[in-house]
Amino acid sequence: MSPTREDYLKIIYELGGRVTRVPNKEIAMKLNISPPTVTEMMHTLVSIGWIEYVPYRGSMLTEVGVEEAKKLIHKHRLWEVFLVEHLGYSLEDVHDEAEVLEHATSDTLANKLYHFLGKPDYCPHGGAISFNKIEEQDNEAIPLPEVGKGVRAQILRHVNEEKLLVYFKNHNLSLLDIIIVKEFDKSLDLLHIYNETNGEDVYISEKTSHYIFVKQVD
Amino acid sequence: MSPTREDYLKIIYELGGRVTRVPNKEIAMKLNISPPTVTEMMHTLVSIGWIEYVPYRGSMLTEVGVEEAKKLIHKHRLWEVFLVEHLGYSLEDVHDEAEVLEHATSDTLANKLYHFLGKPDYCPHGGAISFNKIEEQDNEAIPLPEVGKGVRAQILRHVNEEKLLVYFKNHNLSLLDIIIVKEFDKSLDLLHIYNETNGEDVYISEKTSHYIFVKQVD
DNA sequence: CTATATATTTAGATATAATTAAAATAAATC
DNA sequence: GATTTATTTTAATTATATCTAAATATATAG
Repeated sequence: MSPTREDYLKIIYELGGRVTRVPNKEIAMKLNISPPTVTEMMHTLVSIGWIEYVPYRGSMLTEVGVEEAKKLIHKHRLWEVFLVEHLGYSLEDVHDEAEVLEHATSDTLANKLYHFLGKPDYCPHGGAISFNKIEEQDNEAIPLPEVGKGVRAQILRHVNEEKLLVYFKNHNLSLLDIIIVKEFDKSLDLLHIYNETNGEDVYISEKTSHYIFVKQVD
Repeated sequence: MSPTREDYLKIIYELGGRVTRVPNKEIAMKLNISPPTVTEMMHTLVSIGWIEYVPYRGSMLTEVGVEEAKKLIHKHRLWEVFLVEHLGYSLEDVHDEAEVLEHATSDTLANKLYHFLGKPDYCPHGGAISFNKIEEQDNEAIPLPEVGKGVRAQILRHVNEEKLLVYFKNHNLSLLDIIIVKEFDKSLDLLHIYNETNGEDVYISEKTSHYIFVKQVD
């Protein structure tokens, strides 16, 4: 399977395709390509059997699609562990390398690597590695904007992309921080968040905050 | 650069493109593709600057081409070491995995991997790993058929391909064995070889023996 | 509940990569 | 010099991934 197709698959998974129908527009935006290209590719993914697609509505992953996506995520995160723990890579650099390696990794290799690394539970960005844990984490994690006002929540993970890493760092938001959503100014697209862990108030783009995943805590 | 192009580059290197002009036919045969495809690709490789090509004569690597080829070989062998020593792969299985991984390996990654592995000298098939040693080994190694009759020679390495591995194993020819070429029956395409190391007489295809590299010993 | 805005799809192309078969041509050999 | 062998040219084919512009469907706002 081509890396390109696998990239579409992963993005649909990350945008919630396991439980929601993902509109083409979101995919087009995330990949910076034109909408027709997405439509075209959706037909391809249907023919592979990875997604179930309803025109004008969007796509949802099939069981096979979910499995494939999880495999890719598993491989990606395994490489991140290897790169950081054994090769001394910094957190910022691992993503791009893993992005390429994951597509060149056979299932056998992934399995041997998993054991070599000592069956790690999490990647350096907090993402679960075992298939069960990936499922579990994705079940309890919800996108930040879906947390109600005033509810305490813990940052579990975020979509793994260089720009986002920098953005979150600049706003002093880190993995496992406890935060409370205070208010949302729709016209400014700003989400007011109180970071209980470091005592700071931060304002982040609501749009961007879709890529932070949290779980409610009490 | 695409994996396909890189594969052509490596094959030209393996067929001696560093010092000889490699005819298209040999490339076509090794890759099991039609001659026009090779001609076409040679033009592409010229435009990349990897080879210098004379129509009807064949291609020779440029300085850049040699460097690129050595990088790929370096990466390939590094992965083989990693797969065998750390992941417990068997000798027979590493080649195919390494073949895919090498194309997904950045120079940075190769460098870090090299140090992680403790700057190994040789891959599990006897191929040199450091750039200097690759050069050196390729200078002293000659294809078996070029050794004169009755001359003692040592098997240094062979072109790394599943079928060949099995073929050589079946003939009890192993890395570092000392052999003497006795005779060559052209009509049968058989090379009569005495394996001094295990005391056996073997007959192998002359054509195939081009892929065993040896150095003269006295 | 229509008009407008937005999202999606179709249609028609383009680019590039990798490949082929058949015919033409060059080089090597006998 | 004639024949065999190797190589190239020509003319296509297949597959992947992408686009723009126009048409169409869906959602939203009076």
